[in-house]
Amino acid sequence: MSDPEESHLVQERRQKVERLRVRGVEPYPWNFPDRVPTSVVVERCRSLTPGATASGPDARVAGRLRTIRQHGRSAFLDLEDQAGPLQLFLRVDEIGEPAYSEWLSDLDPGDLVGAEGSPMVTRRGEPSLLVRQLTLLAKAIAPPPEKFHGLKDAELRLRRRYLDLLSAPESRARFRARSLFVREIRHFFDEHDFLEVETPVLGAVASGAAAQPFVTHSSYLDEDLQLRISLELPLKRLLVGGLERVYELGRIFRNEDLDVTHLPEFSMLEAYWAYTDYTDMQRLMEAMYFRLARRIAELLPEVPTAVEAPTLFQPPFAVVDFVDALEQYSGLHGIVDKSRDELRDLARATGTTVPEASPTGKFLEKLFEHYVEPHLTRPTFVVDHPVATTPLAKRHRSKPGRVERFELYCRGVELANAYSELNDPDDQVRRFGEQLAAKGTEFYAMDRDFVLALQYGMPPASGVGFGVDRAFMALTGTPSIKETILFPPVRSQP
RNA sequence: GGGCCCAUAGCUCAGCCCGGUAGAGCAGGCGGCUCUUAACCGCAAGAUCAGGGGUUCGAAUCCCCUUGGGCCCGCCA
Repeated sequence: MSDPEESHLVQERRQKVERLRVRGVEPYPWNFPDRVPTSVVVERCRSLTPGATASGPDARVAGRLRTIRQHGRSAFLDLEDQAGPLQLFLRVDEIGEPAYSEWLSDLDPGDLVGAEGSPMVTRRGEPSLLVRQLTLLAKAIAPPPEKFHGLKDAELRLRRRYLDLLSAPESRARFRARSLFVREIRHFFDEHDFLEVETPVLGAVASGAAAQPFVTHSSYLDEDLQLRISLELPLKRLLVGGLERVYELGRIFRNEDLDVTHLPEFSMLEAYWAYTDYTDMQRLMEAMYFRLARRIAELLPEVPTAVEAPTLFQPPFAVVDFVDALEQYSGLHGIVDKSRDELRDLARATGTTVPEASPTGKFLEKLFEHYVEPHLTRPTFVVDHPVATTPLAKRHRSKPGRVERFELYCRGVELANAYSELNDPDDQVRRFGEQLAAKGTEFYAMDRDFVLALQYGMPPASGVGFGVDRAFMALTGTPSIKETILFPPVRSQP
């Protein structure tokens, strides 16, 4: 897209700025005190009959001009602030000449203005402000997107998110909901006595998951550092340290391709809860998602998927055994006893192209994705995965070859991943070792300091993690993760 | 990594198949209009048709390359 600097529209608006300055009007003043949201004026209009003007004190509002409809000696201006739109009504009778002509000649859609006047309702019934004083608060040099169709260009919507926000109310509503959704998650964990903590983004080795890290370099240490790919291992160290309920909600980084459900940086929540196991965590997740679903339904009453969420997430959620579900939907038998090569061949038979060097658990996950995941439309806990899938989970107390783990699925999206956390330091070393032995590109890096921490004793605990962006997508029906992120990554322009 | 699609005025879109003077609406300019709300009426203006190369008498249109974006597949515990 061409630079707006070159446009004749910009030149004309610059000339208006000069005219304003010549007239002694500051085009970029410092503040606009005592303003109220447009909703306050709309509320005061509620008791007025069409054609009536309020008798009380004047109101002051401020916001962006969306449209200007001139009718000779009167004009309607649509002003919008965060609370919503409000029509301004200008009349020569009210403000006189030359003020009326001067204001209208140098105002454009997109300008930020303040207005003072009386709440009124037009004869057509539109809540309005009968303006006595108009103040330019910031002249817009660049013209705004088209007033009716808005900004459709997908690239510009991402590169200039501010234009998307200022022209698309549904986009503003979604991002507002996202922000309050995150706040609700924090409230939930705070109220359950979890302590929010911050752990390092930069470290010597990124572990706790199998993913490609971003690598950077520290001048001070003169060594390469990796950006975190998980929150898990630092948080478990805090369990060792005696913090019994901790959570972190933060950005993590994975140096991989992006698509509608993946971005190189995204928001993850992980929580660890001492002296509980993964069944306690199931109850916590049921409560959390039910609460989040109700909140989302309040926040986005215009979005059908959001409105349906509380019904869908009504506890209790379904529970299925990972192996039972896989064998049932695939028709395969004896999954747990099959060799790595047999599982690899079965996985490849489904059409997936997992690399030869993948750990055994990878093949099981591929089989599960292919045969079972499409069937999980209602919230469902998939429990007790084979050991090979999960190097950080505790072995199952009664099912040999399994770990105590659940994944929560809904609408085909993974909404939580939780374990009874492995706290046996020797078993942890073995499990890291099994990952490394597979020598694939995907593995959990050995974190020796973490193993040392376990040697001092970590209480039995359950832990959970979920992608905040994906949880928001699933509850609201947002189709692309980019629409949940204000500034998603874009290539730099040539 | 593979495949398909898209890029025309500040914005929203026609025009492209089938090559022949680049169009509309909104926004902006000028004029009119004191209850409109995608206001309305009249006049005039606004384009590196993403960029580069090729074919052709002639390219927005056909071909190739590049850039950016979108969708699908693969990969991403």
